[in-house]
Amino acid sequence: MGTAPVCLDLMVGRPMDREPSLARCTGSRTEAGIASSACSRAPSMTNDEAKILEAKLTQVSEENRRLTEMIAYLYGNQAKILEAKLTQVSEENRRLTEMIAYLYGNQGQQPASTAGSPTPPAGRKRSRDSMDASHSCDVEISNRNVGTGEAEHVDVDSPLSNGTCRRIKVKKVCTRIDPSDTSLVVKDGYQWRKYGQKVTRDNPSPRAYFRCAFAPSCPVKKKVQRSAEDSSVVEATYEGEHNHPRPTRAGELPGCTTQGGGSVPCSISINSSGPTITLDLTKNGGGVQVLDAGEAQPDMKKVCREVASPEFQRALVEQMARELTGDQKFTDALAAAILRKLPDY
DNA sequence: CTTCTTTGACCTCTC
DNA sequence: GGAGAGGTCAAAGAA
Ligand SMILES: [Zn+2]
Repeated sequence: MGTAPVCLDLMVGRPMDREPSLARCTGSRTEAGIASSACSRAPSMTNDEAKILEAKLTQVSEENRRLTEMIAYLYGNQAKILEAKLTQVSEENRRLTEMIAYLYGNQGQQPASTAGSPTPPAGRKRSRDSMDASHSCDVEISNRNVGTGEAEHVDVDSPLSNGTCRRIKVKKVCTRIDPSDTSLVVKDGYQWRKYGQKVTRDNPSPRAYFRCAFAPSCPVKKKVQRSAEDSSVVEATYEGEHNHPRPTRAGELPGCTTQGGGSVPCSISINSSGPTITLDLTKNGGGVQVLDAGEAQPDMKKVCREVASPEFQRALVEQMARELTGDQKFTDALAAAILRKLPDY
């Protein structure tokens, strides 16, 4: 989607334009009226009037300089806050990217904790082919808050306790849904066919069993069950990996198909060289992108959609405005400056 | 008619 | 080997 970048042009006052020397006749907007009137009326005014005006001008210039310093200071603070946040996000991004690279880079080469396990002992084993179709031991747990778009991922390597790693990728996703919704449908972009439902011992709500219906040969299954503690949360457990591309649907963001919630799907660029702060939320995060690899993509798509949405961008602008207007010193000085600039004050 | 869901029966596993 | 639980099958019904 080609949403225009969010550009917060905070041109409350450009320090470079606020040199007191400029406030004579070519001054910037705030003192232009006074300066120009002083210049144009100079020939016909008395010495006293000229002195009064000059004193006033000096006073205004001094206030202007102080205000400029204050604004510059505030800009500095805002830039620092944003830079700190950016650093934090980048660090998180890097960490998750490494995790994903590790997880997906080790599919043919298991992590040290699971590698080198001897040939599985010939213990009891299910005869059905449902257990041997996939290719890793990875267990991934994801908690997703659909209502807020928050997404938390915990990736865990989990070899089976008896050492019989059957290379099944298991992923658990917790999704918050409407408690009144009894359908147990978790929208993850894939097509599922329900093949069973069962009431389990430790949970009063039934567990539904789904198979991937997009490709007949796809081995992926998922189990969906409401959380025993919170009926508004459904836990979906995915087993196996899809052997086909994700079905694309209208409204999805191709640029945001980041696997495993690894990277923040937007870049934040701060142009601190001037007073214009630009937050570019349309670029991709530059993190690892693994297409056709799993079900965590809806998380990031959701985040992408929210970031790109007018609501999010408006909220961002409002937050920036709040940050500025929330500073008492800033608003006081601004109000005082405005009052002084008004005629007859 | 086709496709999907429901649901009871059956199978497998673990204790 | 039996019981209990989880997982799957497949017939029947619904859409
Ligand atoms: Zn599939």
